[in-house]
Amino acid sequence: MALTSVPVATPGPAESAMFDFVDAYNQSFEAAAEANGLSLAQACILGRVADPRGMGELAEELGCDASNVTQIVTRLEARSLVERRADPADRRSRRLSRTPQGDAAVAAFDESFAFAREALTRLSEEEQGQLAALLRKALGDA
Amino acid sequence: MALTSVPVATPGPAESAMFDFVDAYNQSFEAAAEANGLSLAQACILGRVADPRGMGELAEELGCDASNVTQIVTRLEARSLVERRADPADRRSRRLSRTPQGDAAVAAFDESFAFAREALTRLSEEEQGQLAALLRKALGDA
DNA sequence: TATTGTTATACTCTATAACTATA
DNA sequence: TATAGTTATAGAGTATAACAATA
Repeated sequence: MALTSVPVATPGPAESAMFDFVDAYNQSFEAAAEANGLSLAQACILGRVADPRGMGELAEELGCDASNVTQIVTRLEARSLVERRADPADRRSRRLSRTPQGDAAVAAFDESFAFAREALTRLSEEEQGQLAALLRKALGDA
Repeated sequence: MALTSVPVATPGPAESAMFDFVDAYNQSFEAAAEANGLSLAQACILGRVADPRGMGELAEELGCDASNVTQIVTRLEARSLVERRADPADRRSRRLSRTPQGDAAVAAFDESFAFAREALTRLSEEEQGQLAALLRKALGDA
């Protein structure tokens, strides 16, 4: 259920393109996760622990409850994709990091994530620059 | 957990803009659903029954199992946002449609979906046309 | 007393398999 | 026999509340 578009009654061409683009991204992300035996939530967390992170820090970044992260990490750890290690500076805290198997899973995911690999290759260097500028402006970034 | 980005080790400016754009869209969609007491899946289905639809047709479009749709629709129907009606042409089939309350919920959702409303307003007419063309090209559409 | 993280619980999403009613 | 949809079931995501350990 990665499809989130069609929220507007009568979309114009720019809106339709935007919805279709986001849908294609989301569908490809979900397919890449499934192809590698990961749920969406597992793929999200696995992709964010390239460097060791605290659990609560992750929960805040993902906008979900800490207890949620605990459960997903427990499943990832049971499959030896991540590991919890004590933080010597604060014994309440635990740092989450990927195992070598976790690194391999992320590499396989990236390989499956066709949209991220291919979408920009259809544009010239100049067009990529134009697209980036337009997206940033639409986002309201400086 | 709408955040799906950061799949590439060293993203360039165009990739970063693309990821950030999709993230902003997904986060806004999720926030709009939550603000109106809807789950993501409920919002997806509710948004797709502007006209009566068959259940299996919806499942195929959403890329999920028919039994999944049955359950989500059961919850939407319990809240009087949609209704199932018999199809006179084929008594096995049931057409799903929104109630007036469902229409109101969709209107409230659209109002909350800030990103879809605001992103394009930051671009001129000409820029919107450029963006649509670039997104279509990146998608590989004709 | 405040903070980090876990556990217990309940509800939702999701798919598979078995089923009912109709074609 | 095939199709539309449901029911039963099990695993995963999600948040709230209560808790343990540490600061």
